[in-house]
Amino acid sequence: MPELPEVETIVRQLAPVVAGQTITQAGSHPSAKFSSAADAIDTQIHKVFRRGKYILFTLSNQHELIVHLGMTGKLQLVRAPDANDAYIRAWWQLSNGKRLELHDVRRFGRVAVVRAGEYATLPTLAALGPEPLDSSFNAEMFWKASRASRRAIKTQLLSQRLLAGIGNIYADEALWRAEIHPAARQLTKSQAETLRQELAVVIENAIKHGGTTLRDYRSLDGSTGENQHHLECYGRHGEACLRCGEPLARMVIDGRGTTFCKSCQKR
DNA sequence: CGCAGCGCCTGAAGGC
DNA sequence: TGCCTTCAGGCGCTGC
Repeated sequence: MPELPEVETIVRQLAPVVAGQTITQAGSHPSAKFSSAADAIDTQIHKVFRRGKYILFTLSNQHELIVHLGMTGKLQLVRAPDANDAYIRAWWQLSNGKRLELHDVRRFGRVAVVRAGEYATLPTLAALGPEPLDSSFNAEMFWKASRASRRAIKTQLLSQRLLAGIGNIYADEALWRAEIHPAARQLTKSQAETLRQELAVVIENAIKHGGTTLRDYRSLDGSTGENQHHLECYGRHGEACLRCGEPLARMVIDGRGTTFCKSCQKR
């Protein structure tokens, strides 16, 4: 499941390769989730950037091509299509002879072409919170924003509104490091400060390690990340807490599996 | 406007 | 061994 660090890794590889290229042809799976891929034909890619988990291509016609990888999406650059690959959901032929493909087994991903900055058809992007590594993301703002909602803090982290780009892995990691119960509903100012700090630590480390590959994630060149070897909490339910030694617990919050330490992360 | 609930998808893993 | 069920979950949509 590509989250901010995985998408950041992909965008860093993608940007220098596709900037300046013209999209000469494109096609997609018939689903409406992907069919707007062809709307980018005959435009030039000016630049590529990331917001949260969204990949945005600035196009020459005042539009943006937007790609979300969902759960199993991967971008790949190939020389020729592989007829045996049944999971290509969208593709764009570039003027340098390469072909950019969105491979997405479960079709939770999405492609859109919109007028630049107009995200009404992508409500999560339209309401996206600040970037966790942005200097404008300060503790005071984070604390106030978190208190505006009564939902569990983990739910807020996953909502993309409180801040951008956090998914299940890094939510569990940051809450464990901050010693905050994932179902806590009101953070103290000091908890918010700690959580903000640990979110940044977790994200920075994951980017440093090229993202987390549990099963599906691959960067643009097909390589796996290495951050799965550095996870301290996510997926370790039943194993010893690295801080106190108690077995980590598991609960479901809003339908998402959540690993945490009952001993270190009190309500 | 906030938010709970649901549906989308398919391969992997578990049960019998 | 093989069939069936359950699980994984980010996000858009609907309706309260």
